[in-house]
Amino acid sequence: MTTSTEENYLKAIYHLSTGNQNSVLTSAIAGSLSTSSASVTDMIKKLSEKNMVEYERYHGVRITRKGEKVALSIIRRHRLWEVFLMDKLKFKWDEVHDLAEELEHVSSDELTKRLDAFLGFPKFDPHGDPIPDTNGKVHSNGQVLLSEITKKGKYILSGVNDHSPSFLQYLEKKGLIPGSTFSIVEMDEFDNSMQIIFSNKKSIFISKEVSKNLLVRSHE
Amino acid sequence: MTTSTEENYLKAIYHLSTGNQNSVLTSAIAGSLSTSSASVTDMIKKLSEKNMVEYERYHGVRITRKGEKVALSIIRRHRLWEVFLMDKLKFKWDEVHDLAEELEHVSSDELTKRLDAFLGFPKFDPHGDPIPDTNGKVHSNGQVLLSEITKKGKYILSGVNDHSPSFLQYLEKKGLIPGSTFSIVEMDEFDNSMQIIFSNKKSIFISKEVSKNLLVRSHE
DNA sequence: TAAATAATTTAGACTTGTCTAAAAATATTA
DNA sequence: TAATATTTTTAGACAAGTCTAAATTATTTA
Ligand SMILES: [Mn+2]
Ligand SMILES: [Mn+2]
Ligand SMILES: [Mn+2]
Ligand SMILES: [Mn+2]
Repeated sequence: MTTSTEENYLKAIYHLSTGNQNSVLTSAIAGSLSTSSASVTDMIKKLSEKNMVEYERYHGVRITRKGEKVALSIIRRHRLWEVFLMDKLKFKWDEVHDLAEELEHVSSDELTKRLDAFLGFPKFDPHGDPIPDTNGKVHSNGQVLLSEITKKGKYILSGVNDHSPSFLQYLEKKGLIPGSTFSIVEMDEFDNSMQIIFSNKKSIFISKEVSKNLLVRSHE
Repeated sequence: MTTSTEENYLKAIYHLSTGNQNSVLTSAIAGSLSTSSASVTDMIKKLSEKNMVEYERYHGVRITRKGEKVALSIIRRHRLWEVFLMDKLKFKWDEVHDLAEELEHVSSDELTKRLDAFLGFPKFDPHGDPIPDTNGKVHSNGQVLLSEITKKGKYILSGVNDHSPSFLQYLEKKGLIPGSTFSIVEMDEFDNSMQIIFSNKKSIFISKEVSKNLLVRSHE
């Protein structure tokens, strides 16, 4: 059995693990969960005891396959609830995250299974993030950070890395929601900003701050 | 703010309060929550501090209007989730209670409001219990315990007082689900058992043990 | 490579909710 | 009404999760 606190730690460690091979540092976990490093150390010991992470003191943790499976099942629930809240209850995409943070801890595989079916087996959440399948497999869909793109061309916004309401509201105001297509017109070498243009000819500037939180796929 | 533990205590006290004017005894709360009397005393002090109950030591508690409002809002959520689980996710009526016990603590009035609308503003839950409205008003629908009935006649099963899966499965096997109509054929003075007959001529015996957990309304 | 700085862990304390066993109050019964 | 039985409360302890401040360990920098 895992408590919801343990689940939140595992989720944070999992998210901090993806993309880099290194072990996750205490301070990174503390920052991500807005808690003290001392608390993180305590919890890490507990998770290590349960073989959810491999812990080497003073050198951070690595999530184990066992811990990863727990994390992925929570992430699966989180994203399914986000789809429910948006598709069925008509919440906006910047309102669903906090509620899903609570709902994800309702522990029933049967509930998750039926919710999945009720929603029509969605593959992505409202922010464009892939929903892990029952076996914990994530269908990475070839999306890359907009800030990593080096050549101009047509792209489609497939997801975001910052889920905060303020960022999502900012994007919506600019016309950027998952599924939006645009072309890169100009890329500035100096400050890494770029200018993009939508199919309706409207054009906007995007700073590095923003583009490093946008996931895109090549379009056409 | 109330913790989910506090909410569970308030719900238990509210349920033990309805129907009798007396104060609720520590042992009754302990029994209902499967906890020790010592724990109940501790929590009662805390709830009293928050003006959720009036506490006179050694003489039990009375729930205040403030505490009652909290209890009713949790009961409202519980019953709405039960409707969701049964109507939308196709759970059976004996499977929804435990899940609703968890979901009811997800704290968002906006979520409750939208869930209510999504479900089409239901007035009763799958067990026939009335769903309190936003203001905490319960529409008592003239239902009485079958065990209290004194005259034969046609009745409709409107609800149950025992929500345990085993009891609900027993009822279903006998053909008794909310909405079932039947006539009382025979009432035994000695052991308070009764014989009822359905419209399809099938007839069954009901013991006092069972009838005191069945809520009925007069039919026609 | 030794001192200074930064990160991490330990020590000790606090809160919430729980328990068992003992003490106190209430209720029962003879 | 006085002894007995029952219920309730208190006392003291524990687990989970958190914190601040002090002690360690690791990393930088000179
Ligand atoms: Mn989210
Ligand atoms: Mn999401
Ligand atoms: Mn229920
Ligand atoms: Mn119910």
